[in-house]
Amino acid sequence: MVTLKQLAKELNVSISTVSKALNNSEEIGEETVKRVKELAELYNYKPNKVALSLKSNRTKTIGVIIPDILNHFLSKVLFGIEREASKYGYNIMTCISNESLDKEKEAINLLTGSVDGFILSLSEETQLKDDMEHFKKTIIQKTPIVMFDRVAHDLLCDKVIVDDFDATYNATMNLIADNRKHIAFITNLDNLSVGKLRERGYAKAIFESGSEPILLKIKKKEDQQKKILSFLKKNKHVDGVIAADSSSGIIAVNAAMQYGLKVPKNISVIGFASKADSNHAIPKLTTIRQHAKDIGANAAKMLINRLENNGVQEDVKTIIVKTSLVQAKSTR
Amino acid sequence: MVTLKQLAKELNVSISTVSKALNNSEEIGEETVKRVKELAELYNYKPNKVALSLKSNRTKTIGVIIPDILNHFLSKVLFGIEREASKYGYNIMTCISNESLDKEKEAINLLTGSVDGFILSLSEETQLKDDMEHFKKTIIQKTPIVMFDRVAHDLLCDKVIVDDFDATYNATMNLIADNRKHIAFITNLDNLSVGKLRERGYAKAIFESGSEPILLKIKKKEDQQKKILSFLKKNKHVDGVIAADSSSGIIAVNAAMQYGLKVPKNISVIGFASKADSNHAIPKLTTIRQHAKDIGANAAKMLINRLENNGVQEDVKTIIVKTSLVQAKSTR
DNA sequence: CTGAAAGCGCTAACAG
DNA sequence: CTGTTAGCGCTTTCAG
Repeated sequence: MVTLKQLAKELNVSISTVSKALNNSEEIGEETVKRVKELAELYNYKPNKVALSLKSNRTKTIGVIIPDILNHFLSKVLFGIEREASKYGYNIMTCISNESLDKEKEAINLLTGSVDGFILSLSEETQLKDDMEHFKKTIIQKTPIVMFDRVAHDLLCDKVIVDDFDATYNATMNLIADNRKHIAFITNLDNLSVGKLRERGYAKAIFESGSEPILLKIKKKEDQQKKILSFLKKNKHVDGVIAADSSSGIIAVNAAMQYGLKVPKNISVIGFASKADSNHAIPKLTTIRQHAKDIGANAAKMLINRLENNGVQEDVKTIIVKTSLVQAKSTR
Repeated sequence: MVTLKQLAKELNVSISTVSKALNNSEEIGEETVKRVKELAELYNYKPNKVALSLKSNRTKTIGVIIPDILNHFLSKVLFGIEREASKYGYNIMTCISNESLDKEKEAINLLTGSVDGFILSLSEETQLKDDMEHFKKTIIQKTPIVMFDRVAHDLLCDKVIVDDFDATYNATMNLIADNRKHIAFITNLDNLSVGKLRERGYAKAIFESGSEPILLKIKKKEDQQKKILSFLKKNKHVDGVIAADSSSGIIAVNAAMQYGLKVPKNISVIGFASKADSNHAIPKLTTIRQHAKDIGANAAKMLINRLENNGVQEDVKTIIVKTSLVQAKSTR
């Protein structure tokens, strides 16, 4: 890598002249600018980013900490973040907490100083233990944080959340309007805040309709397919399903068909899933879309905005990204 | 953030004394070391990483460029990379090329200078146009590259690849040994090198068995589920399926069941898919596992090894990560 | 045992 | 119009 110093030497001018010439400063003579630029071009000069960072005290990098990159929703958010950030010339440094509090803390430590701010979603363990000290510390040190999806509501930072409660409430209402009488709720997200919210949305709709909730809670380690198959076998009266996670809905459709039930005639299913995955169900699954990319893009926008507006300290904001119900063949 | 300067001032010693004390230099008196460390602790001193990078000319950061983060295989590789890298104190900067050559070039430019080396998988367009100039340039500039999965075989760099050919060859042989006579190959990866390899593995086995290949090629934009449903409807004699991508196998199982075929009795299916996704098929899909995490871990190991072994220039290597066939209920 | 000084690559205020 | 200088935060050589 060529440096300003080397260019300066070769051109018999000072380093600052070269620097100014390349930055189109008015101060430098036309002729000199031309000479400098030509040589820089020839040697393919690129300013050293680390030096720039040291000087400007900004890295143009965003730290992203996500609990699980194999989770389709989360990786889609990451996609949204990356795309938005790269528009503004920001890089993304990614760490994966693997749902562990310790790894999350480590990630904060590893990234602090290398990034201008954080975008993150809480790990499961962090939510369970409600330990937010590491975040408070970084906020105090003037490194802004934007949280998404799984957020700490009492922390003073920007947030982007999904209207999980409304999503399942509306979805359940949808089935009720279709005259479903025995609507089950299937989840394997029982210890996440979003999982609880989704259950509550369902529960409220059920309560209002005057019927009884029917719950199937699956632990992460259990055989999801087996659980759902036996659940549907035992609960033949179930004529509607709301699935809280990204797989249960798909499995429920396929399992029902397996038992000779007609979907949606005998049983109607709505789940959280991406477009690609909804294909795995035959008939295709009606899904609640969370607009993960938008969530990511919004988070990135908020953070960058705060970083570039350094002077004016705006109040923290919370953006709610509305879900939408995409009708496919598993409901009517 | 406290700096050495501030600590030095407060302690009435020089900056270099503080630096040495914190780095446990033998040169500094016990008493001084103690005082320095206490104050550093109190102020929660953390060395400025950017300054360290400038000094050492190393960022301890790996640039990762992946074509598509929503692809489960690729995000799993990313997971493997991240986990391995973080063991050695390396950060990951991720860019997504979105299967586009231009975005890939951009990513290289954006990351160059901020990372010590690259781990990447070629974008679809890059493979089609066979344009490798940007990689050659960075290799010449002494920034090492490790390619995985979709690699440029004639580029002088480390590589980690999957034995795609053997994988489908063996899988097909497996079905043939089970006395399947009409084995179809379903793919939506037709313009990727790995897709072609997988097809060739299948073709070789079919050829050796003396039967005829039956191909279903699906374009990315087409309705995969519809295509597979109508394919199976039209080709009632098909009694075995090898699926090259991560969805087709799942859909094939569910589609077959839909038509009242028994899986695996009437039709046996093998696909590339993760454990989680194989659950979406009922019965569960027998899968070819690519050990994506291992691929990522290997790539990271190779790169870090090269980075730390700066002195000794080792020859480039290619690691082949063997796939394995995980039997589930869609074959016997 | 401690400190001064140089240097990593760059920018910018200030002199000339 | 061009150059000198200081400084971003740190390490390290060399002097004291």
